[in-house]
Amino acid sequence: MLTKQELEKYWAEASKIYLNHISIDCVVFGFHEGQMKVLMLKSNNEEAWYLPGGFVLNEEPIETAANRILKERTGIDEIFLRQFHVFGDPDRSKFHNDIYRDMLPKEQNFFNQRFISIGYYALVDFVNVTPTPDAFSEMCTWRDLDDLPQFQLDHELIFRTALDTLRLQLNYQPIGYNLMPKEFTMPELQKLYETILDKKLDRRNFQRRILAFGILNKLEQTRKGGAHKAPYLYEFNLENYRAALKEGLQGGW
Amino acid sequence: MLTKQELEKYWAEASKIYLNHISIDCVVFGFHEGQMKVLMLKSNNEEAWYLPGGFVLNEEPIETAANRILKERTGIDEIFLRQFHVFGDPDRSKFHNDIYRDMLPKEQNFFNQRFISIGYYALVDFVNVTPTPDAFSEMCTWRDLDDLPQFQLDHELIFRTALDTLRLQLNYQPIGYNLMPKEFTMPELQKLYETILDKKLDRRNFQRRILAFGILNKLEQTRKGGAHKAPYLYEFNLENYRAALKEGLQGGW
DNA sequence: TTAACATGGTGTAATTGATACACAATTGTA
DNA sequence: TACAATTGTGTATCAATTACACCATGTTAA
Repeated sequence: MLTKQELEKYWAEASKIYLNHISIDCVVFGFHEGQMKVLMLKSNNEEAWYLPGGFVLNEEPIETAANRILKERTGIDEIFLRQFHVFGDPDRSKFHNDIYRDMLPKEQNFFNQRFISIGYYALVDFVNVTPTPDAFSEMCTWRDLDDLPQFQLDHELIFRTALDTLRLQLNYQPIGYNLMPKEFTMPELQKLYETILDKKLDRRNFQRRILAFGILNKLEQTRKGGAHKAPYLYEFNLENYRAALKEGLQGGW
Repeated sequence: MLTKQELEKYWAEASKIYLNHISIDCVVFGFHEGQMKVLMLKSNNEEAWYLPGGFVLNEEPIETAANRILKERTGIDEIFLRQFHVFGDPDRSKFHNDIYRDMLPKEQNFFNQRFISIGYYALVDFVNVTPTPDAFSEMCTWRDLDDLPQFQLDHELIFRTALDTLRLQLNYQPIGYNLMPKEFTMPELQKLYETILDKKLDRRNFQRRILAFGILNKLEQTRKGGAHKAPYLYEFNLENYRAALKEGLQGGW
């Protein structure tokens, strides 16, 4: 918990170096042991959780800002990031239950202004992430998608919109390079799709379809150690993957 | 051309009622006589054209702001509007050739700050629009997509991104309700698709596919007066159209 | 008046893609 | 060593897409 003095310093600093009225919120998706996860922070004032976020430096491109913010929370440098929506309701950024709000006069309180928030979603490889709290959180951890806490502000809407966008994206973009380890099995990749879509897929048809995209390389080795038949390992064919990202998967018209 | 005095008043007003650092730019698409068009304004200082845009009032939702801005430029109240991207490079809003820039000291110049611009694209029925210039333009008119003028700032990028998004959208969303008149023929609708995609489509396959979506009602009458066989008229089935907008057209996974 | 022409309405065969299955192979364990 | 669970591969069926052909209708110009 920050003292009043620390707060004063923080806010004085913030309003000098950051653009007013603009914030960034990130929905960071990870995948581990068959579970889709989202990175969240627990407020150190209340029982509410929020998404990693921050502000834009005076002379900083917004993409850079999003990357910087995520680097601070995850330790990862090059992250797959995508803008998905801007949240701009006038009352979205009212902190109703925040102790900090009343600790300083309104004029000095950088946080008490109206923020238009640019939403990014990120796909990251779970094992590379070192969740790191920020100044207002006592905890930063992965939360399972089917066991989400109470959200602060409009962060539930932001999360929901990100997930919907990701699901839509799945229909015309390859996904997974940033969520899977370097080598993975077909069932593992299928599990990712099933988790994102919250829907079972046919094993054989999934394989045929995803192979037809031409974005995978089949490797010689198999994944030993499981209690059953050893599945083949695959890796992404980065060249084709990137091409598919640009041109889309299945053409409409 | 505004005088220095008018400018001072304008800017003094602007910084009081609008949020700093945030702007909105709109790419308004129309369709007339087989041509795709975009609404643009000609700067009254230079030979450059720009897209309809504006700012967000202190307590105004951003969607409302976009609608208000477009109402001022087109006269239309209920417009099909969609957020498509945020443009946030630090140097995107530097007015390099603008006479206004030097007319007032930097501090008072609302326009001389950095703007993060939220891009919206709009689809409107050409005939309902009354193009109306703003304070900085001598002209507001439709421009053909294949005869575009020189753009101000990064408005060419904004336009390009909007068009790319629209083309992608065409693959999983119905479109046309906002671009076509109430009643139209199949060839007219096809022309719209061909224009947006910049690609010829097979007449018969187009018809089968678009009818399969179930978003059209076939009418009894035909369009008389053309130099050839009278084509049937269609209208959109609003109920199915809305449903298709929500759920997408062709399912992926 | 009528043939030429441009355009619109409708249909069909061939190919491709999606779906719903079945069966054999492999691995660790009881 | 048989069993259960899982993976690899194949195929029959149905739906969608593509590439065409043919007839109908209204205008125009001989």
